Amino acid sequence: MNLFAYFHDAVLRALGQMSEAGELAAGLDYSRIATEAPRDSSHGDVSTNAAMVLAKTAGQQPRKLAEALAARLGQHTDVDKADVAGPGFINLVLKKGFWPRVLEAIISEADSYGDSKIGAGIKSNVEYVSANPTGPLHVGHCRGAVFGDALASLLTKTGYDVTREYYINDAGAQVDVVGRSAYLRYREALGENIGEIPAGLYPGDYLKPVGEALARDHGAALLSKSENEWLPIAKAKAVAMMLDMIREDLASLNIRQEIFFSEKSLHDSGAVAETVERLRGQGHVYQGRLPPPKGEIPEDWEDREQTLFRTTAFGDDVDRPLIKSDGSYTYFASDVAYSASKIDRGFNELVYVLGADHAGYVKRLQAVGAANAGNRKVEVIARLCQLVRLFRNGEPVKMSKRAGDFVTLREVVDEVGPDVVRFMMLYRKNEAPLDFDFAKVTEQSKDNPVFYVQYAHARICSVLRKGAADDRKPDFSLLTDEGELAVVKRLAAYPRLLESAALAHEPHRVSFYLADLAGDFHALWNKGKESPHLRFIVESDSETTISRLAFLRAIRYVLASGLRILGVTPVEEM
RNA sequence: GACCCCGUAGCUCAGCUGGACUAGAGCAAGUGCCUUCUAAGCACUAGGUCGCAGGUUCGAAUCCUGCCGGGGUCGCCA
Repeated sequence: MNLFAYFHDAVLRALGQMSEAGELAAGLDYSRIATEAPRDSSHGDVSTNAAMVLAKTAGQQPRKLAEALAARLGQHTDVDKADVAGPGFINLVLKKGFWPRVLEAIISEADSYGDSKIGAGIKSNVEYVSANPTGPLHVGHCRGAVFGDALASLLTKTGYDVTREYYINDAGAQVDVVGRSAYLRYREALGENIGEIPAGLYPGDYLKPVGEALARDHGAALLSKSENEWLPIAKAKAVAMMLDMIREDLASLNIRQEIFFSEKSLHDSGAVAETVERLRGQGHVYQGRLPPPKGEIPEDWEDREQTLFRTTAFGDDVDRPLIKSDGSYTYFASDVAYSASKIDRGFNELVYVLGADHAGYVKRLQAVGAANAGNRKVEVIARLCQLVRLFRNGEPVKMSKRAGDFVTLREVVDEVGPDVVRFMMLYRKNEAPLDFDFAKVTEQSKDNPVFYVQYAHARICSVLRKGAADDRKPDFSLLTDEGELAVVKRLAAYPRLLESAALAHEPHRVSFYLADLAGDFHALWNKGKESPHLRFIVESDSETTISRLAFLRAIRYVLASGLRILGVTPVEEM
């Protein structure tokens, strides 16, 4: 059950009755009406702005309209009191009997509490990480990886039909470099002293197993071949093995994309050429010249006629080249074909999770999506994740740009564990930079939100273990303490929270919600220290004990549900 | 030069597709609370002209314009 959706319907029904009764003009736009929790709980439980939103078009004074509407809402079986306040807010105070029903609903819905249909089965493609298959993932990939994965879970929970996808950049110059680097390691594996790795090749040890594998598969056969012959072999092997390593890195964070989409396959199948020609036919692609880039002009800039995508027609700043001077397609060209593939596969929502350094790419992606979509409705949503700055006891962790000297994702996960990495990466909104201090995130204190939330869950489990099993039905009307009601109200807001987080594509809201809920719970716990009758287990009162234990189960469902969306383990003991 | 993100309490940050008289947390500062279901915690106090200036609105931290400050991006690189 969704508290706010429930009363939103009630508001709309009341308005309908009013227009039938001739008290309100028919055919008004109800879309801006909001039904939500008032900021200050002393105003009531549910609040609506309906009267203020409708006043102008209805030709009525907001307060008068509000009073008429409040009168009708006051009749609702669950409403104790409907007041008009301020410029025309209607505040509803719910009957005491309503809150027990919320808890009953949570317990009967259990894990499915908070499920929503707001996604309306929209086919959403969430593409994230998509790092070049040239080495292990580094710490910079963590955030996008976790963000994308949690967003996908959030969208699934709220009724979207989600596919998690990884785009493999296995077609460009970077993978040629990996191929050559692997070939060098192959020669090394055959006993040659290769000395220092030359500049321009990847020096990392992680390519040694690729060289060894090539040696196993081919013996010395590749040594006598020309680069034209051995490069594709070395490249394919290196990409495959790097990708396996990346999959393992992701798995260490419990991330598993369903689709790994190869850029190379778009070239091999002719999809890039087809897409470019189709768009040319539609007038989106033309031969022309570009103005020189602003700012610092690259040394090798040359003015020439080239094949361009008219992205400016869709809001981009300049048109973008599709074909390089050597006749091969640009990276952007394969991206155009990739976008077309997603749309052909039936997605109506394309979510790109990118690093902030790709901000300049967003308009282009949107332009391409719009052009490929034609008259189909396809939304392109880009979410940018800002940098993560690593600290160790307050000191920044130095990472030189020299290749090979970076902190890998795996190192971070191995040191602090996947739960900590995932929660911390989501405990900041994605556009804000994030500081990650190894010492702080593993601290066992309330300053550490991961611990704080997991501790709440573990505490509940601890009490539930102590509570004796009893089949009697809980009576939630026994829960009358202010602290208890605060928790119930927070639980009631969960479905709505998920919906708004999903619509905004902002999973961090779930983390903050959980920290708040955990705070409410810890406060309640502590009340039991001062007032023994408020403890969850009250020896002398089995009725209350049964009801409170059931209440704890409801809290536990919500904590666990939220943690699952974030991909963090709801631990039972700590 | 253009575009993107950020600017909210001493510090780190929330603020839900604009909403109400008192803009919220946490840390840091101050004061209390352990014979008790885990004090790995809780309660209370203090602290802010929401970068600045205009505009839209019944109503702006939230939307629009300009400016200031911090970060980022610009390529036939992926």
